Amino acid sequence: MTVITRFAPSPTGMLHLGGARTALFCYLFSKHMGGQFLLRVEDTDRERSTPEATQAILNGMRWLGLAWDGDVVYQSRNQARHAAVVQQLLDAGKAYRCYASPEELEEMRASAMAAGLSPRYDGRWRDPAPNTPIPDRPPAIRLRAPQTGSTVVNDLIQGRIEVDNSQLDDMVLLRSDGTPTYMLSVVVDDHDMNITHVIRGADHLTNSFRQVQLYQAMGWPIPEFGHIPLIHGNDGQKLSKRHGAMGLDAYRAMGILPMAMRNYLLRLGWGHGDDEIISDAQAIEWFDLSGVGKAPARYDLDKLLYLNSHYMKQLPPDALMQALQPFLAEWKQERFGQPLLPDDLARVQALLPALLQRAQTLVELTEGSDFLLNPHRPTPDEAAAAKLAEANSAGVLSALANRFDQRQPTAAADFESTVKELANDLGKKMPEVAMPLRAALTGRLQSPAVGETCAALGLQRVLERLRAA
RNA sequence: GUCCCCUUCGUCUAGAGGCCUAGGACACUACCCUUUCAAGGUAGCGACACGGGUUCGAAUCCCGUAGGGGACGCCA
Repeated sequence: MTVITRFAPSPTGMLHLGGARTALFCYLFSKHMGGQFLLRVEDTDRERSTPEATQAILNGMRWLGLAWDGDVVYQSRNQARHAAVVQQLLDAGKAYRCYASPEELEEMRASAMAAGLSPRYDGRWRDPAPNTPIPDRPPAIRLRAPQTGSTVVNDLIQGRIEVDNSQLDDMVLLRSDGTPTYMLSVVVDDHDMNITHVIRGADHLTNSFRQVQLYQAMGWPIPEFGHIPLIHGNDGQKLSKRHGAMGLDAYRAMGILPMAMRNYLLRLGWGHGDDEIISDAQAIEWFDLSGVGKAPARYDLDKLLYLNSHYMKQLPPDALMQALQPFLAEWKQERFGQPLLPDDLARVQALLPALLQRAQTLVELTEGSDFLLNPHRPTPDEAAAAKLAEANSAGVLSALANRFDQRQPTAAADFESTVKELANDLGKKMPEVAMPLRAALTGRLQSPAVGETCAALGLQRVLERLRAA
């Protein structure tokens, strides 16, 4: 039998790390098994679902590189089918109409709590006494769930879990307004889509017992379940806006590469021996649910950044430049009000290997390229300004300008040897000459080696900046 | 409150009774390299939550305790 998995987000917000990892695991598992990976948007909550969120999820999936098979399924379009299933259940006596009011339900929960039980519906409309007056309001439809015995889920990750049926109440299938609930919709859609493996966050674990009861009521085969532990924030608390629950788009904006994100997410909760850097092909070859741990994992930005810098260095220069270009263009436009030119790209690419050692994200790479994009001499930061203000700086810089003018260096090595030669002639140590030079060219005290820096800038700009300093 | 789950270095993990004086990676520290900052190299710091069993032998099995998490909606 072909394995079919699905990722089923509800479009009520951005696609965040937890969802992205679930999607990745579903994807890898199906590919590993030679199966299919489907995408279903659970948009049955018309209050909270938005087209923007749907779009954000789709974009996030594409950016992460998780291609789904077939068309996206929109759950809201299956409502008639969901209602029809409930009718079947009603006809078979496996579901019933419940007229309890919200206030009554609230009371039931409160009294159950007070009695030391878990809050739940008491089943009063399951078998109403004869002649019970029917309230003048439309009923919700509930599943007539077994009240004795137990329900078992053999979870591929969590293991065998058994819950006493007395803990589970009769869940609502159809609301009083006739719309299907999530519990009903997932089961019907998963069945109709022939999902063989339901892989989702562990927050759904307890839901699966009720869902199993529904499968049983319909006489449908029960899929395999795999509940992935949740991701926690830095502080061990549930992932929230504060730490990491940023949408995937935020990571893209900070210059994270999709492959780095994939590798990071893969290693969060899953391991394969001592392997850390894992290619997509290896991920598909190695991934299995038995390698997924049971404990929740914490989100750690440092490791993501490390992986990102690794993949930036690994990327062929052309591909890196292509990924970097939009960031450079935005930087130049916003800072200097000018469009990015082919010349800019050439300068950045020339210095790319050196720049790469000093950046963990595309944004940092762009920051490091600032002096190459700046049409003028960069305004020195505090430390650079102090260096330039030192007594011997002005003299060194004009001597440097004269010497460069005289030697006409072009290659990094030529610039470097010229600087060394001058330092020697002046009886100064290398840093005494190199640091003012760096400050004049880049406005900072940190930059790639001065030879490379000069060469990337070109003699003309170097002279301009030295004379303007 | 009730039910369910989890617990190896700060973090992600390896470990499926002897291979473990517990391995790798990130982070951190030191040194090397060096014109700055990095990168790189080398070394170091650092964990089996606790208490009982079972066993010749336990990080690995069992039972408690503590701590953490999740679920208990006519949300998904």
